[in-house]
Amino acid sequence: MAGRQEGEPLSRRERLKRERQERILDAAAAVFARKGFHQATIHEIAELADVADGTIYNYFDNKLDLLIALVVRVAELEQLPSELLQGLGGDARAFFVTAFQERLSSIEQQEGMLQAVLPEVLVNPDLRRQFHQQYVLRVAALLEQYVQAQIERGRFRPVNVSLLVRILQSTFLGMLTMRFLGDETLQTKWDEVAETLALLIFDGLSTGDRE
Amino acid sequence: MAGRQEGEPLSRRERLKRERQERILDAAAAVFARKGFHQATIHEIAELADVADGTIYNYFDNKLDLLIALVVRVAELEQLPSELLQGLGGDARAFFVTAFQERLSSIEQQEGMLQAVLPEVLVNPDLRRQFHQQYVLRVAALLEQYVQAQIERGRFRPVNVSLLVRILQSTFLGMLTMRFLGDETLQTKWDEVAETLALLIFDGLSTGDRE
Amino acid sequence: MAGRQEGEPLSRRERLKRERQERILDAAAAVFARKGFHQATIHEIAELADVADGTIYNYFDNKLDLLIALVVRVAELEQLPSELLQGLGGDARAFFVTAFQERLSSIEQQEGMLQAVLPEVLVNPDLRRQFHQQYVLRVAALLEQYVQAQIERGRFRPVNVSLLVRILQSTFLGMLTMRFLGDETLQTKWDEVAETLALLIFDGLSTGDRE
Amino acid sequence: MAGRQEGEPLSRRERLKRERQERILDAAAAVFARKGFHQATIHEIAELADVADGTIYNYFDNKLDLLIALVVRVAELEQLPSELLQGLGGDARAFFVTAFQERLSSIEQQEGMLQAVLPEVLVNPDLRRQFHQQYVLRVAALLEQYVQAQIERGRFRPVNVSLLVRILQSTFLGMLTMRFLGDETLQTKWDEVAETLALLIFDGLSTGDRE
DNA sequence: TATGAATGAGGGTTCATTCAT
DNA sequence: TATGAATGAACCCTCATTCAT
Repeated sequence: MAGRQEGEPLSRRERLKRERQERILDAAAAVFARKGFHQATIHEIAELADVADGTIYNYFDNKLDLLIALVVRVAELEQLPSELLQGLGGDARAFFVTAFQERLSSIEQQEGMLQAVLPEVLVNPDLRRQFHQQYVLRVAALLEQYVQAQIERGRFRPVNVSLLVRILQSTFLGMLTMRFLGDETLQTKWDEVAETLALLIFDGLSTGDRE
Repeated sequence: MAGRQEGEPLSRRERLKRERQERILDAAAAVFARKGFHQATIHEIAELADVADGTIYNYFDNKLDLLIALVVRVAELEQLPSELLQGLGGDARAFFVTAFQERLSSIEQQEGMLQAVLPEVLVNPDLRRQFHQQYVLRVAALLEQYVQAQIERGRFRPVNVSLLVRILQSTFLGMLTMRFLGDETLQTKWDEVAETLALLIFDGLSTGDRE
Repeated sequence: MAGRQEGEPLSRRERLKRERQERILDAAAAVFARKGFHQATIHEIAELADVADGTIYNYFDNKLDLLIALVVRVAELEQLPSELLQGLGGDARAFFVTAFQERLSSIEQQEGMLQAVLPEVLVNPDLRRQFHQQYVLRVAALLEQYVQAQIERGRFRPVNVSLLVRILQSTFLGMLTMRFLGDETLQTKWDEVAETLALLIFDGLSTGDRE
Repeated sequence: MAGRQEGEPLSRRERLKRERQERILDAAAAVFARKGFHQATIHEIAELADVADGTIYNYFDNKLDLLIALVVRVAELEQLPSELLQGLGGDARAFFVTAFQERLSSIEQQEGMLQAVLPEVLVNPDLRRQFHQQYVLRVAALLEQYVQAQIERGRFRPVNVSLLVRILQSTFLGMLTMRFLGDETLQTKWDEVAETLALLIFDGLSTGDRE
């Protein structure tokens, strides 16, 4: 009779639904990553999620919707490193290496999903917009703030901030793509990436005058 | 009297075949870029190439073969900038900007093809290998030579050469990908990319001692 | 109260499935017989079975599988005349005529299926093996037993049993084939076949000493 | 200038044409036998005959026409054993064995072609008529004459001649079919077939009174 | 007449989606 | 709400046949 209140713990029924939805998404991520979006079949996803084919359509409108939901879910789970701005005071270079490394390893967990999503993102306009807003722009805003602050503090040279940030993001995205391509060099030396990248970036960006 | 001369060994028939093959590949690139590999239909490609559906199969084994041929064709057309190594003596920074810009505009022409190929490359192991060898490794070898030479001349700091090169390639690939994603910032400021990138890279890589 | 009893373990759903499978097989037999395996289309079979094209693939892997299933089904339905061996004691000749006639009329019902299957059996190695085992060998074993017993009883002359049986089977198969060829003589005098054949066979096989 | 006269040796051109037609038919027989009519492709036949695809259509109307031509050619080549009637006087049984054996070995050479033709004959009405007339009826007429003569001479019991002959032909056809099915027994004991068959037939047909 | 590339109708098969149970 | 069989549109590919050279 009574509706559920805000904050009220979910009913058993509600919880089961959530769980099932998660199971389906997990299965979708796995199958998409393994086969690619188009080679993946709803049936295979359903099997892996241990539900019937039709059940999936109680949770998602269609196959593409599964992919979109994957994008959204990861974006939600992902807590943007708001600590970034708190790192303004300390050693920028050291901070960068740490943050970047954490970023890399975090993305490693999402690698499968990204490999599943990226190809289709490149092809599907809707998905493209979705992805661009959820990832590129959100992170860009943060990074721009940070870089801008560093410039104002005299730590970084004055540069075209938004372009710089976009280049950095591109590098990140590109390295992932390169990994997906199966590049051995990058896979072997993955651990050194952050350091080398820092060398590249900072020793160019920093003004040199460290107080 | 008439007859074919040495050096122009293509009969009329032969020439028509070549042209037709090119037309089909062009059509394929266009349709793949527009719709993505899986949404593209042989029929649509055939229509655009102004041939019958079946004709395509006189030139290519199957749909995937079209994609592979696209990769191969571009790789063949593409002359690697062997001038790169001749640029060793001059101003590295200026040279980089020029070379990179030329690279960017050259790739712009191939953009359609790349947008067509990349998504499927990420998904199909065979194509992946093909692409990685034809592009990544070939260019990498050249770049590594160049960077190594600069290091030995004392122009560049000693770094992990192969990793550095891979990062540079990733940046390049990433920026393309970012463009495919429809990023406006990158599209608007495309002309400044080379300069900004040079700033990033060189002012970090160069040792500073310029004689 | 309701619920399924032992011995009627088929749910309504299950029963419908069976019926549908039968309908599809019947339709396949009909169309194959009318058009031949290769001229027959899945669509036509589906139409006759009053299902959608795709439905057929829920029951059979592919078109050839339909044909194989036809062979198997008839083999299953077919109860081998185990009475054959019980006929050992009586008048062999009379028994033969009866048994053969029953055989002929029974095969008449399967005529469509045989006409559908035989041509492809002659062409497809897998199907060939299937058919040879399901029909030729199974029946041969039985007949050989019978003939052997008759020889031992002194009723039949000593002959190469397996070869004799194979010749008899060949005659049977050949007469069917001849009917398929549209031979009018055979069709007109179909009823006399058993008698004439008995004359041929027995008055040769029987030792002459009738007690 | 001058037209060719009857009986005049064929011109070179004419002869080449004949040869080519033969080559095509040979190729067709081979490919049909190996793959079956439907799996065989014009292209494969053309390759084996060492002509272009299109050339075949200068000699035959279409694919089916090739098959029909095969039937006709064999029928033409085949000289009916007119000696059959000359054998009336001698030992019928010995004659039968000889004639039958020769028949078997002669058919063995045509086995491939028959295996190619038979399946399609069973399916295609036109071909069916063709085949039935060219083979069944022609041979039947001869056999019936022979049997009738033997009956009149008192050598054979009075039977339904046409039915008997049809049964004999069926046996022959059936044994071939059985061979096509890959039956090992029949293949192994192929040499004994004539004898066993004679035993079956004659010792039933002959009246026993041999003067 | 020979060639062999172009043609395009045709069909087997897949699989996202629907819907009766 | 879960099920999973039914649906049928869609599409790749084959190959007999045609026809310009």
